[in-house]
Amino acid sequence: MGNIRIPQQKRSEETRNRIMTASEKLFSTKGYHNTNSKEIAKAARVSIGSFYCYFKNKKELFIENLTQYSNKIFLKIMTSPDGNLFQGKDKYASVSQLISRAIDAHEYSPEFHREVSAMRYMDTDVAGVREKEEQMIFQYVLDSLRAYDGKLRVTDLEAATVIIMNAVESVIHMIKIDTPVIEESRLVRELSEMISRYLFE
Amino acid sequence: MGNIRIPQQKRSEETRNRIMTASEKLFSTKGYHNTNSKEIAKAARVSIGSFYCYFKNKKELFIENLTQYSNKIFLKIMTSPDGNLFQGKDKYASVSQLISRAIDAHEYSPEFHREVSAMRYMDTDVAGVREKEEQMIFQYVLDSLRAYDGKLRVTDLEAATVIIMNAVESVIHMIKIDTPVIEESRLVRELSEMISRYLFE
DNA sequence: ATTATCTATAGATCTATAGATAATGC
DNA sequence: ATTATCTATAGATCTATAGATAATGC
Repeated sequence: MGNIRIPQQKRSEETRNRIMTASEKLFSTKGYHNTNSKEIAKAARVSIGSFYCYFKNKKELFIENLTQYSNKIFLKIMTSPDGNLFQGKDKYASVSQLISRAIDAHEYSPEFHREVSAMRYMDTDVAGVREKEEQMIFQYVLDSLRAYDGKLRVTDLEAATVIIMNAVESVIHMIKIDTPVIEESRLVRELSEMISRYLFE
Repeated sequence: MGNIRIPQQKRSEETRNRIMTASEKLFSTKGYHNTNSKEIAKAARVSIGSFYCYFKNKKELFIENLTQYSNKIFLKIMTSPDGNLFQGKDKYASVSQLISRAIDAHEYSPEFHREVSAMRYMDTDVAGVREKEEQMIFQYVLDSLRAYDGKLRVTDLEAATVIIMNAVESVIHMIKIDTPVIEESRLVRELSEMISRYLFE
């Protein structure tokens, strides 16, 4: 033994999936550090031996979960049914659209998102995966802005992209994870106001 | 034994302080979960027995550190030498001032700040301390805005305060912790632009 | 006498493996 | 024959305490 198993048979693939599903749930509810391998194995109805056939250790499993999660989020933002950002739309509407897309994308599993938020500061591998996702979104937003061309008020588009992304993300964060004192609708309205005034007029 | 010791003699107080100092350093460099009580005791030149005389456990020690840290940060923002925010100043200058104050305040220990950022999502007690600090800053910024009165463009001052705080904090975060790709000066300039356009004109 | 510090350690917890057993499909 | 799964466990790690010893200051 020692090497990680790559599923050949169907039951094997199912086992691996069960471990993935069970661990995501446990990481989300109890947190990474309060969940151990034995527990995950049990929740997945798998022996601890099997667990270590499929994953080198707990962290690799987390990274695997994170990678899947990241891809899902990014895809959700990219393949939105309502077309490109900032294209042939009212200016304010474009911004609102960006924000509600980002909110929708994070609808999926705020609990896992919370855990990732913690882990990114504690593990460089986790930070790396996050960064890659961030980088892709950066490129996407930047391109969208560029397409808006001369209609923009800002000149340093790269810095602007970062500032906007940060503003949006932190508010979503607060809404989805911190459950804030002020209602979501008010926060979203003011956030949209701030960004559209910054970009246009 | 069993009860926590409250220092009576001088050497006792020094011992406690040594544990505080050593732990802050270790938490900052190695992270909370990668630091154990034995290690802290050793770094503080204190026996493990003494450690548990002064702190119930590792988490209480972290909370103690955090509380001190929070107070320090808040005090730094409050007692800035350059007077009240948004008072008798150029509008853009007021905003810049808010931002550079916040940056200065976080100059003290970005590493500990990083660790707190992680822990707040993993422990409700840590989250509680953070929230209290946030609440105090909220009140301070809100009052500053109110003093600016009719000169503001925004109407929902509470939501605006939250939005501004989030925007500022997340950028500082990025600058101090994530070491971003784009230079600090550009980020700060665009952030100031965004907020002052939002509040004024 | 009171306060502070130390040593030594029980026992809880958790990871990760070796090696035996069982199921699959050519 | 190959692939998958299981049981049992060594040993690493860490927490938190009891109880002995030492320093302080009235």
